[in-house]
Amino acid sequence: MIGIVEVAQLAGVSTATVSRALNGKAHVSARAREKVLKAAQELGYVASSSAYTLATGRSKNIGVVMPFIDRWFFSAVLEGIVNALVNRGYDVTLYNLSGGESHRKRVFEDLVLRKRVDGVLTVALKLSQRELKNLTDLQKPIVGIGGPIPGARSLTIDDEGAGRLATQHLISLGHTEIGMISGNPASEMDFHQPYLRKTGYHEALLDANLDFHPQWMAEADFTIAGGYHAAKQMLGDPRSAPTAIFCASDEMGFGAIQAARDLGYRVPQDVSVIGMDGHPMGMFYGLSTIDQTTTEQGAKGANLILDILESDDEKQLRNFEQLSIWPIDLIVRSSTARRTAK
Amino acid sequence: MIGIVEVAQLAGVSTATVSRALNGKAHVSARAREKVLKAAQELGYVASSSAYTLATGRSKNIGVVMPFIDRWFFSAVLEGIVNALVNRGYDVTLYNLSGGESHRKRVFEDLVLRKRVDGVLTVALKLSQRELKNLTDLQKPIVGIGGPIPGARSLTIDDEGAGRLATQHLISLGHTEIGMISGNPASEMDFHQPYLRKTGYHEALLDANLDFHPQWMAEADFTIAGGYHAAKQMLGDPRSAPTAIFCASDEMGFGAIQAARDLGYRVPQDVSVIGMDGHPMGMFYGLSTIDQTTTEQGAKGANLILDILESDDEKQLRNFEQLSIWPIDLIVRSSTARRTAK
DNA sequence: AGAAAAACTGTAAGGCTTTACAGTTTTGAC
DNA sequence: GTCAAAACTGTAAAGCCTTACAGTTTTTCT
Repeated sequence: MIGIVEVAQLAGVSTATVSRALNGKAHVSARAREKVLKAAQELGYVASSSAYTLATGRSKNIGVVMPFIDRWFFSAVLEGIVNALVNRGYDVTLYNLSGGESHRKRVFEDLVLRKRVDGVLTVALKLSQRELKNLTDLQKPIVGIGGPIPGARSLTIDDEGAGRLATQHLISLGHTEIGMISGNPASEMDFHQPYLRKTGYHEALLDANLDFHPQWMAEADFTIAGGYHAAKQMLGDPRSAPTAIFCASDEMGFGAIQAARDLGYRVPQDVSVIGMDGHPMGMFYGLSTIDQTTTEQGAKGANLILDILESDDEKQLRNFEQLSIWPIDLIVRSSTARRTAK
Repeated sequence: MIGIVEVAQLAGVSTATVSRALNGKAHVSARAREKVLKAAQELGYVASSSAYTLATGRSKNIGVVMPFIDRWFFSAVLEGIVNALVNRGYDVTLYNLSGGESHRKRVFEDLVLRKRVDGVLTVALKLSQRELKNLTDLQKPIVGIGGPIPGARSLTIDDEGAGRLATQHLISLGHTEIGMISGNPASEMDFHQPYLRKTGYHEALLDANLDFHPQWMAEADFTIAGGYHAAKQMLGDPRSAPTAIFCASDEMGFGAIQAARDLGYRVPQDVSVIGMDGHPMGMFYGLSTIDQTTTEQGAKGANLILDILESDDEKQLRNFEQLSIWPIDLIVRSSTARRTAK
């Protein structure tokens, strides 16, 4: 096992100088620095991260907590986070919450608390009072992506505005009977966007003085299958079938398009469908959508937390509530069109 | 800051006893253990992981290295890995390799080396000689999922057999002109499965004495778009269009089905398509496939590495080449059917 | 009851780094 | 050439835990 003393010996200096040289600190002569670098290189020395952490109190490690990993939105955010963090020399430790309540409790009470991380990034998560306290007690920065965390920094799109924009797009195409497929309230602890998007939808209808039919609102899983079944139900009833549907995610949108086709509707001639997220498959299926540049959003969140961490007055910044709004884009493709007479 | 001494004081025992009690070691009286547990609970004490690691040399942390995160296969494997590891009290530190060559080098030379992880899990990765040496020099267990790692343990499906099985399924339906859409060799360092699946396909054709037409083999990205374009090209030429296509991934399969439809083919009446992986959307699109139960495979790989880590003769087991074959299933849905006369 | 064995407990060393502080060398001005 | 200031370097403590070893108490056996 080769440690800092071996490097110091080979370089002919003290361990303090080795440490300073390797960490790029001041107060090291150019000659000493060079000797150290050479010795370290030669021995293949890399400082033990646990000793570093113990000595400095910093782990260069960010914890990321998300409810799912294998759904597109989350994996795309994660990709952005991981790349941004690694670029700045940080590791990411991943916690996911799909393993039930006890698992969730363990993550928050045990794992996150062991001084293992310098900060916590949550994705589309609604925390309980208690979980939030666990986190803030750490006295470490927290940034929430895709959903605000009270008392901490958050980076999120304007979900309500997004819902309104999507709905207004349909209204502007002449639609008056507009359905929405929204999130499932069963997973209340995980997301809060569904409600906001739904609110935006309602507001847009109100603003335009449009009727609202209870059958035009469905709740479903954020998956293709969820969107499919909800849309089939909604479009299947000839008495109340809407001429356009706003889906709270692109996956739901794919399902809705399929359901419409299976029922003999043409998209967009008979039914318009708009999704939300910016799923790469959307381009392929011609799905109009609200793009929220997911991966970039993850990267931005990661950089946000590192900026706090590396700022001089970290303490001031730490428990500071602040909401950053991430921009969205309406992308019009071939799944939405002007309403035609029935 | 409360540490082990505070707990020891409150419980009225020594720090050694606290440590033993909290780690579930022997040689602690029931009474002492109880006092310690109570005190720890009361103070909300959790041992500092860096001090633990420094003292024991174990980090309870597994590094996971994968080329992508936001593609379905990888996120599904990751989901399985993370859950299995957290269940057994381990953390996972995630490294991804999509950031270019220098990034890749950094991951292998720097990050992985800092005694930060107890073991490394690679997913669908082909390592260079040098990278492999970096890893084996660590003297820590390595397990490769979805592709064998020479000199280490691997858990992988029989890709060649899978390719053969998919092809044989098409042959058994009477098809004689069978195309394949395989992986792109540009990403040679990442995957090796494409070649094996292709080999299986060739073997099955040979065994059945079937002709092989160069136009029936295409290389594409492992994405919907990749499958779409390749299939459009292949099916578009009336002189050589096959009546069945085997795609090396389900995403490619979705694209191929779409391409066939866009060209006016009916699936499966005019063209059969079979994919590979077991993507959840496959059920939805009726895509026949070779299911490799991805998430379970990830969990199995995670448990494999922990078993090595926690076995008594870890050292013996460490650098031990061993290939475990993960079972696959042929799932026949509605995208494959008996060949009809042209 | 006494002795040997077993079970428990505490002290202190060790794991590897960073960094405050004190000590040394170099620089630069006069 | 001298002296103060600046720049550099080294020693040693601190960070927090685990665990070997030695010492103490309890149990068990006769």
